[in-house]
Amino acid sequence: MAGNDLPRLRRVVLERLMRYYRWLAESTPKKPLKNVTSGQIAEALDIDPTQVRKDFGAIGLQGMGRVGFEVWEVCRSIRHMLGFDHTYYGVLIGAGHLGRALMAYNGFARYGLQIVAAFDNDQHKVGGKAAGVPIKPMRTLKPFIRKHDIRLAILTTPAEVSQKVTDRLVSAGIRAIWNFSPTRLTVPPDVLVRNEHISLGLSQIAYHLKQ
Amino acid sequence: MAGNDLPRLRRVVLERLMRYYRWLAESTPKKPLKNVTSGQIAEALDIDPTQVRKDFGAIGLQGMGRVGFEVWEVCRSIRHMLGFDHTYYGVLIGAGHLGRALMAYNGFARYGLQIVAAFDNDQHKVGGKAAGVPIKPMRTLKPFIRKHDIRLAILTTPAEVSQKVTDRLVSAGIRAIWNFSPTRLTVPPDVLVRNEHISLGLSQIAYHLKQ
DNA sequence: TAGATTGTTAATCGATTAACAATC
DNA sequence: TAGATTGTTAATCGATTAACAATC
Repeated sequence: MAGNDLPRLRRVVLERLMRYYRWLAESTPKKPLKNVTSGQIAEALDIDPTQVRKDFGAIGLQGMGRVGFEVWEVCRSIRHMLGFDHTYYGVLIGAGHLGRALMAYNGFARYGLQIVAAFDNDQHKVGGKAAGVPIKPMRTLKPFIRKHDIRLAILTTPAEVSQKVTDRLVSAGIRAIWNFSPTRLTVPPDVLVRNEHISLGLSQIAYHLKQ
Repeated sequence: MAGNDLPRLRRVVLERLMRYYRWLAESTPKKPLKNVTSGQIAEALDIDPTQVRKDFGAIGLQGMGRVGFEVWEVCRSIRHMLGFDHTYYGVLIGAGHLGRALMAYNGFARYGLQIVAAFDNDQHKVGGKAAGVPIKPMRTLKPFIRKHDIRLAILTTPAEVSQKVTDRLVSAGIRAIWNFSPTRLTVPPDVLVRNEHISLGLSQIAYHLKQ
């Protein structure tokens, strides 16, 4: 496959690509543009136009002078680079309020993610469903991951148990962990951890309100 | 008040302060340290020790050679700088799954935040409670904010209505918006918006899993 | 004292922005 | 062609890390 010698994309770039994609592919119509310029995107998303062109260049996109970029081509390219055109399966650990909110959100499928099971230790939850996803007992976690080739685990467990659960996930062969519990996790270098530490936001909010 | 001439703290610094605070004040005992060195903190949180000293310096903390910093003093200072020792009141807009998860979390009070009401347009929800918090109709939003001197709004509305709701919040005099909806909000410069765009994380995860 | 740790200045690194020739 | 837009190199900015004298 040609063009696959592009350098590895950094986190900030990936996030901007996601923002471009959402704006181009998902924002409300009234402007079904065929072409778009870096300036238009920059204006809408409050990003420097040079940055937009650099990011597009980083995924091999070429624009045309005076015309800009083809919307369809940009979307296709981002979708491909970010892997939205694959389907990958995930499990969720900890079917509490946040876990249920994430399962109910139901907006991840369009980016390729399917949550196929949730795991919890609470006997009252086990056997039930949340947003159509079955809740299973923790002891069945490892065989389930192995059997169904699960790549991603979404972690919404209490902080105290997160590392222990993580160790089990890693030994079962998980490839990425989306961590919503407020703890730093230790994993082997080939496992990706994406931290979503919501309460860090409170530092900024409280500080601002204090002023 | 002396010492208030410290430069404004940046977002990354605030987040690190939050992490120091959680580790020092909230991590499980077994090591009730009286003093702590920048090296110990650095090791635990995977941060450069120089960075820790710089951050402490930025909030006016002084350590002692050979001894480090007094834990109690560090905690008190962070709590004060970040404003955790004030109580401030917040409302939540959009009592969906995520909104309910945030209200149920109940861990914000220790940082000074009290969620006193939720607002929603759904007649089935209005009048009820979620995690002990009353759910009120949207039309009562503005007077409520004014009457109770609400500073913060937590926004978990669908993306399409977020800007409209934001405009109402701003005109009611809100000071900060904690935005969980995947949209960029436009606000006057004195209103803080903290974005918590969870699905940006998917870009990193999908990209990693594709490799 | 000897040695570990702080506080601070300098060096490095990476990301963002500016400038501008090449292009359509 | 004239003019807007790209693609790329250089400049700037800010944050992180290294180095090291001062301190307890």
